[in-house]
Amino acid sequence: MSYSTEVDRKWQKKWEESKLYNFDRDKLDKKLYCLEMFSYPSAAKLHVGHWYNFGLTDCWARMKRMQGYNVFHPQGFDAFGLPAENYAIKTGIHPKDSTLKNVETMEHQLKEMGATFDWDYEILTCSPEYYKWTQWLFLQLYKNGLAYRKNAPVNWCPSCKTVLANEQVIDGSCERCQTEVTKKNLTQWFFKITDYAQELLDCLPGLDWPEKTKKIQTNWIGRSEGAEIEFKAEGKDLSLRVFTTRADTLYGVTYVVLAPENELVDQITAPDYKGKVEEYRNQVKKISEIDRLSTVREKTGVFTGAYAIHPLTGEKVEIWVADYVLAGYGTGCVMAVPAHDERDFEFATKYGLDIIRVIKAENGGEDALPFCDYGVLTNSREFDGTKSEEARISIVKKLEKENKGELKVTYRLRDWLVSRQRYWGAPIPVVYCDKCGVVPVPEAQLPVELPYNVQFTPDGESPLAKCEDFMNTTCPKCGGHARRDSDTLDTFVCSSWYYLRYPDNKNDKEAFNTDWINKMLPVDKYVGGAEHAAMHLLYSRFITKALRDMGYLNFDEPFISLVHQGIILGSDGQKMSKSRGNTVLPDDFIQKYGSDVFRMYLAFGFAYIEGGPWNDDGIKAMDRFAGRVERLVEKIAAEGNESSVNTMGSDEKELNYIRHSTIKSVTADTEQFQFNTAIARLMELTNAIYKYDGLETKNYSLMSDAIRDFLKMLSPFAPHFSEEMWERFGEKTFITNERWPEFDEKALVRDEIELAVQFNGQIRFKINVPSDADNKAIEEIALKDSRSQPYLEGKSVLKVIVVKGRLVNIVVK
RNA sequence: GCGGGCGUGGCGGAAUUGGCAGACGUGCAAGAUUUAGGAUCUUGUGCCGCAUGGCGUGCAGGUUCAAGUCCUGUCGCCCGCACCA
Repeated sequence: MSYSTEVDRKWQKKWEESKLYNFDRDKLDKKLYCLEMFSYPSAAKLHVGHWYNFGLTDCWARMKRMQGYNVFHPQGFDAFGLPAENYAIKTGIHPKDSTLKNVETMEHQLKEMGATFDWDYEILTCSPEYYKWTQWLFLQLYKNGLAYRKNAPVNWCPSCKTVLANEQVIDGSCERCQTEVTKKNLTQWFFKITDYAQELLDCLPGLDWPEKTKKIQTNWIGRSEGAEIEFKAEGKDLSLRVFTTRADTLYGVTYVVLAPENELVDQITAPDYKGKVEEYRNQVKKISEIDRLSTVREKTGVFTGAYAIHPLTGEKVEIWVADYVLAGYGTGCVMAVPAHDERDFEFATKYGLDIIRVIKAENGGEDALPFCDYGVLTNSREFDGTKSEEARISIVKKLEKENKGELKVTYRLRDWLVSRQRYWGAPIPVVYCDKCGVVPVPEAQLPVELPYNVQFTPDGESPLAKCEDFMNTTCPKCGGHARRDSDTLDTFVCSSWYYLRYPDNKNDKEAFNTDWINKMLPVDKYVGGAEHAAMHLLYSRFITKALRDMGYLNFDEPFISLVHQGIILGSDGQKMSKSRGNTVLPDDFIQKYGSDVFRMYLAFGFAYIEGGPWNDDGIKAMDRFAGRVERLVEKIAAEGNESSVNTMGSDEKELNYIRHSTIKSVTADTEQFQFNTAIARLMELTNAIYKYDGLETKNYSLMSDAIRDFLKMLSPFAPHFSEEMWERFGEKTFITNERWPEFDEKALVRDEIELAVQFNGQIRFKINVPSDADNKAIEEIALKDSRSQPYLEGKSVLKVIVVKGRLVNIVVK
């Protein structure tokens, strides 16, 4: 039987019957938790991206397995979420029904992949057995002050008809549908991720993660060291606190600015100015978020008629309201130093406000205003002549003594908004009692089940709000009437802890058993798309740390080592999409070539972390390679031992050299997810065996050993096919259970090695030297070679550089 | 605007981190086999040149015995951040 999907099925069946991929719960000393970001069953089928992620990570997992690791490799589905609900609005098919159907299809496809998944540990986030514990997680955060409710202007996607977390807003647009996001004032649930801002930052350097991803998280957390300084409002018992990183410019403050949304605006605005200020605030409200954040838009603002007292000079400075100050960052209030800040300079110039220089360039350098670099202070009383770096601290120290300021660290990171005005998610386990207020649902009453019969009218109100059966309940505290929360949890909450549930997915007493989870985690290798850098990966780290502090687990980070796969593009080099018509359907190719050929093409055709354009010819090439292997195995298996020798001549040594150097590089490459070069080396070994097989006299036992090693190394990339070849070669075991070959250092030493001979850095010819020749001997061989003579004639040798195993460079003049 | 990454044959992509550029594969060409096509096998294939040879890793310089790799400048593409005080 030549390789096809029939072979795939044959081995999938045998593997399943022998429970080959079941995780051994007793051998934890060599446990290895290998995880891919679980899939979202929105589209009915697996796409190439899933294959690229899951199939190739499985190559790595398989090698590890053969190296003796007890690999824990689970699969599951991130099954709540918007697309299923939007689909329901469009078609009338209930999210639960469409989701469960998609999951079934995808499970089937994942099984065809022939991966080492242990399906006993499967999880489905939309099942009550799972979201019961998502709700439990919410309650623990609530109990520990990490979940709270507040009214705030939040991001609203008019198309998805729900609020979004900051992380889900990309350039002012919805991460999912690209619709421009607006602001809405709503009372919503937040998780206090900001409590962990510093630790989330501090642990990054210790993680084996792509530097780019760590950078994204660093930027997102946005730590900024500065000071908070108090400006008293003139004639009022009120003070404005500003955050600044440039306290050294304090003497240059000529006005103070409040964000239009700042609550203090009402309190400080002088009566005569109220009308104008109100008008301005309304005007600002109409500006879209995208325009508001644009740096090219001209700044606008209005004077409040009020004055602030400069904390050091006691002078009066005007208080303005302006749209270039953001309400959500720092204190929503800024001290303006137009001489040394571009934004303040632009604003002050436009409105004719004072500009006072307080910083000069060091050593009389160029310092035209606005001069925003550090320098030396001037016009700053006793601080004149001090350097900015020192003054930004010492000025705050002075303020501190008078209780007018302090050093302060601010983060850009905001708390995580987790309420969603949507149906298809985990209900928030909280009720609102007329008498008792906000009451968490007791853990014994979980899960708060998501009702099935609900109307999906996309009108911006949570669908659950219209479901009276669900909404009306009794207060767990007083037994009186209460209403449930009509919102559901952001699906990122479900995915922020799923890696903790996998190892203990059947536990109905607790979310997970602490002792067990402490043995099984952290995840040793996590593989998934780079787009989750500031969302899922940040949330998961936060949840892990929060649960650690509550005593539910004892490790600091969920994912020790992270890899991002690249993106497979359409053959036109564009992102795959239905509208472009350039999508590649894995099923079609698998049907035609078999799942292993598909997997091998994905492994060979791209640098894993880069991805790249799909190419139909590439998969044909892998099909050819499989055929080449098959013919070779067939031929040598049929040939048997006749006319075999046992000697190790130069041909045998050469074959053995390639065999062992292949083991060395395939092992190293696969370890580092460099699957393309691993397969290239396997092709070279195939070519070498073919070449050796063409000889008259052969060492059969050496050749068949080489084939066996080859097949073992091939098996992570072509699991079904390799089993078939293994069997065809007369073996009775599963190749999947074989030990990964190890290279023999001695076989890597050749009798003779080839060196390039250079004259002044230019290669002229090659020489063969005994591999144990020392530098002196090599130099002599090179210089005495007849081909060297033309380059030596009439010249003197200045220097000879010998690079072992590489080249000889003769410098002549 | 700021920060980071990348730029290598017709194409996908390699290059033990400063040491023979172009591994492996595709494509192309010639040949063998075949009734033919396909498949398979062999050989060649960075560019220029009949050739000795010369030129080659976006471009221009530099360091070095030696540079795809390091440094400076520059162009192009991609990514992240962006009124964060």
